[in-house]
Amino acid sequence: MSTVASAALPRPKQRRLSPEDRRSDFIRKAAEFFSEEGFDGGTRELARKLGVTQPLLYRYFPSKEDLIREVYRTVYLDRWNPEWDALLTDRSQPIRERLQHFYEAYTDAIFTREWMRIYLFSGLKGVEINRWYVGIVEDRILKRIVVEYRHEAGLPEQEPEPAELELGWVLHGGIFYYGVRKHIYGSNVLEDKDRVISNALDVFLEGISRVFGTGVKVRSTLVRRPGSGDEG
Amino acid sequence: MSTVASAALPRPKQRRLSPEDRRSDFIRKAAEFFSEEGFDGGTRELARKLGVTQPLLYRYFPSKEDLIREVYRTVYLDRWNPEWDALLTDRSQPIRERLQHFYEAYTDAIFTREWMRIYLFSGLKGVEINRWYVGIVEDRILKRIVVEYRHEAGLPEQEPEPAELELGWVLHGGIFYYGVRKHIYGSNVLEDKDRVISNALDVFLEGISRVFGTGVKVRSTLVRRPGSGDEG
DNA sequence: CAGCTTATTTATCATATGAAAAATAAGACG
DNA sequence: CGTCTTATTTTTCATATGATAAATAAGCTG
Repeated sequence: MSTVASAALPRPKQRRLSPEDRRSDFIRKAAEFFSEEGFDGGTRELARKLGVTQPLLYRYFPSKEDLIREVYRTVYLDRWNPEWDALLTDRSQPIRERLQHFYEAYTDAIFTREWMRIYLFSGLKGVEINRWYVGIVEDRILKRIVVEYRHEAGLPEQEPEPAELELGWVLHGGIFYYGVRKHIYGSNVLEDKDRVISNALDVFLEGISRVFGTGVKVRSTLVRRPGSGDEG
Repeated sequence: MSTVASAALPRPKQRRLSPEDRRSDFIRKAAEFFSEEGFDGGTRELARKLGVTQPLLYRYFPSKEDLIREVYRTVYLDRWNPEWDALLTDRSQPIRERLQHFYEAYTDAIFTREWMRIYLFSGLKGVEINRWYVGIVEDRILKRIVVEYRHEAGLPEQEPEPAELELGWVLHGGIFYYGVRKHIYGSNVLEDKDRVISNALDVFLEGISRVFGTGVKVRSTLVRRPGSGDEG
């Protein structure tokens, strides 16, 4: 058999990795893979991307479902920066600035194609961790926004009412949807994310102060005009 | 062979339907099916739900992908009520009321579990019809909101700027996300959808009038307060 | 180098999948 | 009722899938 002179794939040459490295590599690349293919993506194709054979996956994870669970963990957990808790409740600075800084940082953390796709895929599957995360968002972000806003506006302290939380969700969802359009739909969004956040916050805080009937100045420090394009 | 006395499945007894009826029935139920299972749902399970055998599907659709395309059509198309075009641009009534009526009707049309799930599934697949639909939303809804708002606010007529459209998207996405939370995440949302819309519009229109630096009265007729719960 | 552990691969299984071919029977028409 | 059309089912195929068992070889220890 005349072996063709050209590169005949010089044999995969298996290389042993430490189980820890292999495992974490699997999870990280599986997150990439499933984020593109969805969780119905095949283990063989995944293994090809990993540069190993498919059965090796089953030495590290009892089942595909277990691997997926690990992917959830890396995507959902450890994404929250503990400093954000202090930031959102730091009454030494106005809520306008707190929210601007928070949403800039938060969207830096989650506005990736990988994160958003896995978030939506898992949301459609209805997995528990997704519902848990939605609860976290409400508790750690939206309730605080309402409480802190009420405080700054001089309104009486009280548990956020459902209608107030819904308004928080409209803001949050509106910002989130910007990420969906950019990273999932591939729309031609306005590239300046921080400006989109700024405008959204301006409208939200100005609007809510009107709707709630207080004249609190929420734009005391950061004054921007959408479309003027002269703030940077 | 001692046939068991109990109900031995009295034989499916095939029933012929007119091709038109069969076909439309397939598409309608396939939409239900795929909205739950995702487009990776199997044709056999689908056929079971349809009460027919799996190969029959292939008499009506050359391939599974063709069937899915038909599902897209029923979900994406014919969902837009032509009256909405006139409604949104009807300058005989204030924009506040126009938007309230429009979003009540629009969300009545799309806030179903089936629609939202298929919309998200197809968005994740990146199919063309989804991108097309996003363009429709921008052209038929958001651009009009900006134009009509500018008109009512006495601002100069001009093509909506990207930053203005982004603000429209934040409103739209915020309302949309309410539907996602209710119909996909199964969250305990505030059930009064029209009130959520009303509050979102109040905040948006009040806020934008402030941010744009005009004092136009956008709540001249409908005045509601979130959380007061006394407007019904 | 010899010997051992185990990471990795090869081979294989049972089942599920989209799809096609052939067989059957429902129902319309004379 | 007899005949014909065709909607529907039965069989079957080729391939893909998640998962397991056995074989191989990388690389550490002596």
